[in-house]
Amino acid sequence: MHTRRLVKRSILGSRVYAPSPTGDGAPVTGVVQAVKQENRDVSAVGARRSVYTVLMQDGSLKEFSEDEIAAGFNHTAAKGPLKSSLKQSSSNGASESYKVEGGSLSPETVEEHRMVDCKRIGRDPDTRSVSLLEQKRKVVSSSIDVPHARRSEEEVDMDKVTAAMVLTSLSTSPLVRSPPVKVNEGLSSSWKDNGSTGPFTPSSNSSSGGYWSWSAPSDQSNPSTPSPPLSADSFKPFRVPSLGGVGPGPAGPEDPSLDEQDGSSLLFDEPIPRKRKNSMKVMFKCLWKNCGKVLSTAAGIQRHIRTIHLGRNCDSDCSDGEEDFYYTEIKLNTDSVADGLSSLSPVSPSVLSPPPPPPSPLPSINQLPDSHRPPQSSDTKEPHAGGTTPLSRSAPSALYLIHTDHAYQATAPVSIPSSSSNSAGSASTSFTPTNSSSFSISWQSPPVTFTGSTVSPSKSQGFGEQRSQTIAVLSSPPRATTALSRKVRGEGKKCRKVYGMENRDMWCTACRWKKACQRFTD
DNA sequence: GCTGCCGGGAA
DNA sequence: TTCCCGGCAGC
Repeated sequence: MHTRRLVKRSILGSRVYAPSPTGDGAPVTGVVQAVKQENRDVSAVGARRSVYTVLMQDGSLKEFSEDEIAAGFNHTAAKGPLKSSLKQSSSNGASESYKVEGGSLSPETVEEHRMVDCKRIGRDPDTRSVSLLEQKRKVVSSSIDVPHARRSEEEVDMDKVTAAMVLTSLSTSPLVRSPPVKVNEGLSSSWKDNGSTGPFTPSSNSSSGGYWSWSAPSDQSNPSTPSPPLSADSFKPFRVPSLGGVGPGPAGPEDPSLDEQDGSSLLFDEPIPRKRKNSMKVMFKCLWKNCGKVLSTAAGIQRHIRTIHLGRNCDSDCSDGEEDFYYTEIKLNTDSVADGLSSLSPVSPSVLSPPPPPPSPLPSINQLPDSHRPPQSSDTKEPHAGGTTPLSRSAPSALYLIHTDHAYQATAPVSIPSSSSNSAGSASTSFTPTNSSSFSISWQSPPVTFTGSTVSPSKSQGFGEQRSQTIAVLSSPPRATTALSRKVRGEGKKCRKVYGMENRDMWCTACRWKKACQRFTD
């Protein structure tokens, strides 16, 4: 039974040669998609005929009889009609016949051979039956290993064809086409619900307002984070390139946290707990080549596309819906920015840069100033010529200098003169590193996350630039600084725990003084 | 609520 | 500088 199932499975998907449809005599290759029985008379071994539905290289389906097609798994030696191939193998012994089954034999044919073998064994009671059985077992197991027969280049090509067809069909699937909005909704809601598990998370002081930090690499979410494999894989190709172009990439080999988050926030269906719902602002970005205009309303962007790109002057009533194809919806996190800015301190302003773009998962694009811009109805004013979007202006790329996990770990301190009253927009413009040697970063914040819901056709410029804006310029209020510098609570045993209150005299001095334990340091 | 630890005050 | 404690914040 096992063997039979294997055989049946192996014939489907096998590559075969078939007569050229054009009649020029040159055989073409195809993959067996289905097998039909023309004659079901099992008793007549030679009388049974199978019709093979073969998927040709050009994607068409054709039916061939057994005689017309030949095994293709070995185009050098096994080429020839199925039948001859069969004969050849049977002449080499029972075991041989099974070896080729995966490549070219029809299930029925193989079954026939097995029956023949059984008969032989049955008639021949002598010890050979044992060895035959043994042999057979080996053969069967070897037949399981089909891969070697599928590794040829042509085989790969066929696989590609098949894969392409599958993808084509999938592309029309509602699942794949789920509205971007939903993605973002899930994202934002999860952010709202869980603000501490994400790659970039509000640190302990988030409640005090404006204190954000990038979690350390170890804390960051990693690839193991449950996420829809499909969406992740399918979208990676689109996003990775853009990252490479922009990413300052100073960071370590990997910064899964940011990437993960970004990626998910960008395109994945995965609900990513990072953002507060109310912090998300929906913007619409024109995807027209070299445009990239961002507007706050769908109507606005549609009108923009209709008038600017489609050259239509009539109003919405003359819209044919075509505009929909030329813009995408993006979500901006405005809330966190506001928090961060509100807490700006003139004393210790600092610049935070998001973790560098990691290789794989796409980082989200954080954008600061734009989020604060009033929903501009600036249909009339083009942000930037040459496809630069407002997003790209949000922060100077030069700020993309520092990558630290915590403020106190900042490697490249930069002093930033900024006033606490700065609005987001002004902050980005006024922020200029003036003294690179005399300042420390008090806190980091990825306040704004840009989440593009779709891949822009003009992504060559779009994502790259947008990504570079993953910069937050924020200063930390005294309180936030304090919190950052606060020593992480030790997890190990402390003098108090070890000796107890009754033996307080045995405590280390620090413990006695309610300072950080010096004896049992973590 | 317990505990670790920071900031700050008193000696 | 040493010692102590109020109070914050993580668990």
